[in-house]
Amino acid sequence: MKLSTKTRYGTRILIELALRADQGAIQVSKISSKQKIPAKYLEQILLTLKKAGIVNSVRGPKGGHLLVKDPGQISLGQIVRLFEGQTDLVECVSSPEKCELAADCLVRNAWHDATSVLYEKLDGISIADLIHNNGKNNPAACPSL
Amino acid sequence: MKLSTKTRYGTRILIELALRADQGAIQVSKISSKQKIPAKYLEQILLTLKKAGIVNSVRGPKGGHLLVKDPGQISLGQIVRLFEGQTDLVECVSSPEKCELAADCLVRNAWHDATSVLYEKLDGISIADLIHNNGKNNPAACPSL
DNA sequence: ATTATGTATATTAATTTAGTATAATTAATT
DNA sequence: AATTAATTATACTAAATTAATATACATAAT
Repeated sequence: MKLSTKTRYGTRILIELALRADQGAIQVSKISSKQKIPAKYLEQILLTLKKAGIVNSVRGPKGGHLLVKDPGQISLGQIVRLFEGQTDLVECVSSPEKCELAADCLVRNAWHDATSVLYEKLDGISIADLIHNNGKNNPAACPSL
Repeated sequence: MKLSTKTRYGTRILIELALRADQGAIQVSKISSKQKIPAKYLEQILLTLKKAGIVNSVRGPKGGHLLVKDPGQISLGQIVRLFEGQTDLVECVSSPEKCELAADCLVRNAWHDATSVLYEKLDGISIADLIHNNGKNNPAACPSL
């Protein structure tokens, strides 16, 4: 039950782009060396981010990548949904036909609830939060404070 | 980011044993046919449950398996921790030495928080809850109601 | 033109997960 | 005591997934 490297790398790529938002297009080689992600693998991840409309790119020399969305509008939930093939903790939550026991399964609903709680949390954390809190807990998660 | 079959099967095995708690030792073949889990694979899972002190077994003819713990004292959190090799959403949460960037990683803490929220939810759901609510949402999750 | 960049897809390698097989142990029954 | 129905333990194999690399192409600045 762990996140794929694509999800983790993808998040770090977005953080890197957000931190350099004032530096114009950032090249693959820059992100690669700074975040220790194999260049060619990084390109695949950037492609996914581009198709999702989160980053944009400029070709040719002096080209590179930049954020399209505001870092405050990019949540961890979005990123995880984008890169994790299966979004739910168990397949039967979204595709009950995959398990012949789904109809009278006593635990299916609980897995669904746990999945919901997880994504509610992830949806509440943005790239901007990560940067501004410098890795500390997200205050937005404690609205009563 | 999905749960392994061991976790899912393990949970269903415990539900099956809880439902038959009054029937003495339940044999592998019974659980296997009822829950559609390959017998030999099921044995491995039962072994893990036994070593964790959750089930007990009786050998020889008329042997089988039974719950040691009360279904109300077995949580989904325990089961997931038992079967998922890696308990955290990302390795670096519990083993920062596995990632050279961990020290100044801006997202590590967020993954940790999300992991916590997930397990808090899972820890609050017991096998007894699953059985008594017949697969419906766990009321204990809504203490204000 | 040349060159530094991104795009797209195919391929390979590594890892993990899922399942099967084999041999041993135990205890009830006859 | 022998037989049999059960669990135990570990080794092995196969399938699937994930991670990474490779190759060929497209674009635009100089």
